[in-house]
Amino acid sequence: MLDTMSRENPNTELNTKEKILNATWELLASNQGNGVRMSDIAKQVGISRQALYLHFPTRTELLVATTRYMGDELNVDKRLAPSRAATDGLDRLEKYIVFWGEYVPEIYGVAKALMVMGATDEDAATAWNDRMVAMREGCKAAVDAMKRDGYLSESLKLKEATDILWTLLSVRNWEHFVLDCGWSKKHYISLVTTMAKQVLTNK
Amino acid sequence: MLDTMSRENPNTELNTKEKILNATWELLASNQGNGVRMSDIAKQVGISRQALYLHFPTRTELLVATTRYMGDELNVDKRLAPSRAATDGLDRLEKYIVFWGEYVPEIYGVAKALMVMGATDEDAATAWNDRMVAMREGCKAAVDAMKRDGYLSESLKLKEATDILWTLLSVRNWEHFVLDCGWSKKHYISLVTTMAKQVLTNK
DNA sequence: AAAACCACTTGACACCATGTCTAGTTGACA
DNA sequence: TGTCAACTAGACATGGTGTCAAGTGGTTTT
Repeated sequence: MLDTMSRENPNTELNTKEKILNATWELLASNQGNGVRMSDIAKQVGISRQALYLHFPTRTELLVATTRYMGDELNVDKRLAPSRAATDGLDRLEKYIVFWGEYVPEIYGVAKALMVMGATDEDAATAWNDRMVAMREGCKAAVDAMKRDGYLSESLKLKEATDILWTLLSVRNWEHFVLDCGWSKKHYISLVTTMAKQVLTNK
Repeated sequence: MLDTMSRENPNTELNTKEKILNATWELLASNQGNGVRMSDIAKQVGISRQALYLHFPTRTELLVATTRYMGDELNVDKRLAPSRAATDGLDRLEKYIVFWGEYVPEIYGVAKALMVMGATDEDAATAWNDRMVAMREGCKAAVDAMKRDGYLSESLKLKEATDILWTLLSVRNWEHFVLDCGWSKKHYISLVTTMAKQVLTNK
């Protein structure tokens, strides 16, 4: 559909690059980010392993590109609009958590692969870090809005409050609640919202 | 000193096995669990890499053995005694969090290595899981005590409350607060205690 | 004193995934 | 026809784990 990036070879019915990104996404999603090798992706696309390296020089760069691709495809900005448009601080928080609860399951496989990669690969760690810093901005914006509207607990500094929300919403926590504890998406959103309010607001 | 396990060769001034466990612990602690290879450990002990495999058949088993060893050396049971002895539910919770806040920094390197290993190695994942299930017991005990004494929020089921405390105290969260957010040990204990109380109790 | 045993060494090697290199094929376009 | 881009095929390097075979040196057993 819309094609913001990489229009280097418009003739092939669907860009090989996009085929690769889709295959990577699908495989990582269905395997929860574990045990997907370059050769698996190549097989899925129907090209040779070497052709992969023609498009993406390293596994890390492929994962990073897939992350960006997901961001475009999933219309993150559009989905963040309700939270951003909220006039009330508490409303903004709630809508941000709803967004996040809907979003994480869709990106989890790729995110997980990038996290795992980050344990050994410096570039992957940096890329993952960037995403987390970006997501922290959303937390900070919600916290700022709450402060502005007088919701924020007086015993919390802005940084502390942001740290707390950022951690509460971390992908690791999502993993823990949803995968380890077996919470449903609904349950996750509902309980995390409650917790965030309890921890960040007065009484 | 006290030698509960493995008295197979009491003649050598200090058991090679123990030397290995100590070296593993030290190296992982000083590297935060990253980039420590079998050959690094062998070098640290002053034996050949192969000799390591004479004592521990796989890296995973070495990590698991080191985890057990730390448990013995750090006197976990003794350190848990205050929490277990607490007669009041809220007191029990607080003391458990203090224990945890003191304990995690000491085991973090090895724990992290086991977590990372768990991403690719099934046995490591299982071993790590076992530890986390054990630690969940502590959370459950605190939650039960709170329920008994009427502290627990009525809107939370026992499982939910345990899930929440378990997640709040996860090593990943400790990592996030202390390493990523830069909280001190004191700060961690204090804020996590506050959060736990806010989330688990009525009002 | 010889034999057996033990903890260890040395060095070679298999495995597996990533990433590199070279040479060749195929189809489109000029 | 020639060139270029996208791709294939297969060999190879690297790095870390784990295996295997043949020792060595010191202690214990007989």
